[in-house]
Amino acid sequence: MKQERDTVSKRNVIQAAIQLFNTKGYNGTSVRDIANKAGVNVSLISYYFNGKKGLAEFLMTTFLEGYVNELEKVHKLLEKKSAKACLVEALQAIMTYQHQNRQLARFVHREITFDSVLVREIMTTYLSKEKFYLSKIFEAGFSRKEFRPQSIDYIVMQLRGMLSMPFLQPQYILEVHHIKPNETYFIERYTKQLLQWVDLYICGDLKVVKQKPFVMNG
Amino acid sequence: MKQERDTVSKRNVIQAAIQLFNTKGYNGTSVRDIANKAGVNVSLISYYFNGKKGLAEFLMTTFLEGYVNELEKVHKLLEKKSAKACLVEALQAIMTYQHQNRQLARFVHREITFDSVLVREIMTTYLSKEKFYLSKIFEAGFSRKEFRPQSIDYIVMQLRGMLSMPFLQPQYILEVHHIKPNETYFIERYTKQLLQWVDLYICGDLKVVKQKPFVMNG
Amino acid sequence: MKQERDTVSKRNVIQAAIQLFNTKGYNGTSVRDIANKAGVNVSLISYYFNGKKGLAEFLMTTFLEGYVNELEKVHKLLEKKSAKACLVEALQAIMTYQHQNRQLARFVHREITFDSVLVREIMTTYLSKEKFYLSKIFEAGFSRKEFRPQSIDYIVMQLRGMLSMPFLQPQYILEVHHIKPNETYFIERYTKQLLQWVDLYICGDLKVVKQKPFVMNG
Amino acid sequence: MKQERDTVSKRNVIQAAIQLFNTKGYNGTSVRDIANKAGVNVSLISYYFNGKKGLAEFLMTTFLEGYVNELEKVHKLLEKKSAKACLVEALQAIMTYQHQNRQLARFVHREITFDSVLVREIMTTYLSKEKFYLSKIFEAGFSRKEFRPQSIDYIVMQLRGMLSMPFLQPQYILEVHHIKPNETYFIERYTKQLLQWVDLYICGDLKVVKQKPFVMNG
DNA sequence: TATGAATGAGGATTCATTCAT
DNA sequence: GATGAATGAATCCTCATTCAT
Repeated sequence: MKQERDTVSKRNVIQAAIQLFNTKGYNGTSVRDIANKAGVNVSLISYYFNGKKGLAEFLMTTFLEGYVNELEKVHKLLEKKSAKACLVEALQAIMTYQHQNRQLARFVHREITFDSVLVREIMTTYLSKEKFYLSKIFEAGFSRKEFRPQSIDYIVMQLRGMLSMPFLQPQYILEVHHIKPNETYFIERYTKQLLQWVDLYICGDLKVVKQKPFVMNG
Repeated sequence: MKQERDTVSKRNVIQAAIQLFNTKGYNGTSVRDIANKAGVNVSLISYYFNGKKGLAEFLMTTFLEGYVNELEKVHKLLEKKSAKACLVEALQAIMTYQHQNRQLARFVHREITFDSVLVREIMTTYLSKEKFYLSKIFEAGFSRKEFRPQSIDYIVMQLRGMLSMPFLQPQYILEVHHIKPNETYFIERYTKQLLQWVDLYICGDLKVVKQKPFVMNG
Repeated sequence: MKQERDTVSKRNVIQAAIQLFNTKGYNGTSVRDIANKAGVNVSLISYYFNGKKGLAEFLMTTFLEGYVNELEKVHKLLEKKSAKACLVEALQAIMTYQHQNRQLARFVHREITFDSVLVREIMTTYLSKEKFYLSKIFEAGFSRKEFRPQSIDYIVMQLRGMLSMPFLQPQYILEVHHIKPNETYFIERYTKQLLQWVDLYICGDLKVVKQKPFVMNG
Repeated sequence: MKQERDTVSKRNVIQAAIQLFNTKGYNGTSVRDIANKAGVNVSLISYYFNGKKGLAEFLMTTFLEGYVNELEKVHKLLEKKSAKACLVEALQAIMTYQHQNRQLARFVHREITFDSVLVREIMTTYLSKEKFYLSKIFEAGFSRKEFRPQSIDYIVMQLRGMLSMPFLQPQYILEVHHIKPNETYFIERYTKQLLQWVDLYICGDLKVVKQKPFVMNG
């Protein structure tokens, strides 16, 4: 029952941790930083989350569970909708979810680039599911002749690079391209780009590509 | 002349640092770790590089200078070759360079996702150049009617996501897709994918796309 | 309220620091030395005082606040008593205060001979007050015709040299003069000397010097 | 013969050490600081002076030998001149010598306030001599009825406080009294003050004090 | 003389965690 | 739930010195 209780302090800790992990990373953030930002006693972090590591794990799994949950929901639509419609919906769902959890997203995507047992576990638990659901969509697209045939693995990798980029490198977008990565407009515009990619790259080169390109928000 | 000296110890430190920064990140690596791995006295790190931070900066700038240098070389070809040929060559050069400096690449790409003054400096110094050279190629492609018109900023972002992905997330590739990301084959295959992207997404939708797709190494 | 807490450990740290700073100076004393002498964990020093520097500042300002406070009290008597009586009382108060805080006195007097921003701040904060209160006494002495006219600046300097000497150079007194500088007798005797100086040097050469010389403790 | 050689490097080291020891003290100065300031290789300091400690000892003894030498010269005049004249000359000689070696003076006076074996040695070697020569002058003054009878120990202490003060606390003089302690004028003026002290305090209270006060430089 | 690489000890500080309250 | 004192390990860095050249 313990972890069900949701006090103000606990919420504050979570918020503070998200922000600090986001900008400074797990190793760059101290529990005292978090406690101070949360206006809370240091030892509470151990009390609530079983230490700094526990806190980070909690945040990562929370984020990733929501993430794969989005994919799962889309996956269920495969029976009713076209593969392309599902893929489009998947991309939109992922982008929206990540946008809503921007800070966590950056933290998780970055932390996943380390070599550690925790990361390995996350890989086999969550990212395998991600690959599974995406694969299902692509497989449907191939068998229904909606998608241009190609390697699922490589297309998923490429997609993953594109999907994580805006959340992993917001400062790059801001400093180099002078675009505000947190604004809804940016996400919509970037998503539109992805949908064009679906049109031209995933479905492209097929005679049947006669459906007019999908455009988010009209 | 002083800082040009290149002793065995210094080289060992560099190698050890690259490996450790690669897997554990800057904050996750201690100078003791590095010194031990290099078989060298801890204080030599400060002696050579002005501290851990100096070492990291040295590695990052070394990598990035090589990186933008590759792009600069390709950029010079714009006068002789087609924009598409240049873009293809740029992607190949970047992938090859990163592959040859895999460990540094992961370190730099990851470290760039933090918020810090150093990162900001790197942004304005190196990544702006990256954007500049890529922009020149795209602009040429647009004006020569080789590329499908679109926003340079967004296409560069998308491209950057795809280019950094294999080096930033090798463990993902290995654990989830069961592909060895360090093998030359993988890089060639992934690059091939990128060139298809050039064909279909960058040049696509143009009637004139009659040149058969470029395939690396035959 | 937080910094008002006064635990045993904190008191022990303060005592140990006073003794070590006294004999070995700030730079000559390590936090480990202090912690060991205090029987306390090293990190507590940073915990309580924000590091070694903070500890030193705390000690210095504590001492100096008491110091100027003594002078302020005497300064208030100027309305009721003669300037000479006040000067005498000031010297006695300063000598007594320093005697009671011998170890701190040596530390502070010594540390003040360095060039640093901290020292400059102390100068403008505390020693300016010292000069101010002493000046007021001397000015009163001059206008009331009690003191032989002379430069206040130079007399204050000379006085400062005499007042700090016994605390700054106890080992000199012990080794060269074979007098124990910590004994009350020494301070009384030295103070008596100072009062004679007041008689002969400050008030001297005036026809009106008919009050018989003040003698401490009878 | 080694220490007789006087290369440019060695002189540079000495000058750099004097300046740094003066402002930052022995413990606050690193051999690398000295070497850098001297524009010389670090290891030369060990080579020349047998380490940092040797360098400091060299500087201190050099200064103190000159110091007691000044006193010795005055002491020899006791046979020809009056005690008061000798005392006056002694004070002037000490002040002049210290002024000419201001930076060393501050360093030595400060370093002498520590508890260490080196300091103890210096006490018994040099400061005992100082006391000896001063005592001889005072004894002469007493027996010749020139000086008001009093304790030699205490008067020497008081004198020492006054003599060291301007060199030990130059920053105090500058910051609090806004007088430049390095200017010749200051030393002359301060010395004048000391001579008045001789007049009024040492010789004072004697009917015979009819010689008009000595004034340096006219 | 002079150099600079290299060392090992020690510097202060920060860290995550624990524990009694 | 919440506090803050306390700990011990680990952080990075600086130190004076040595040594082969």
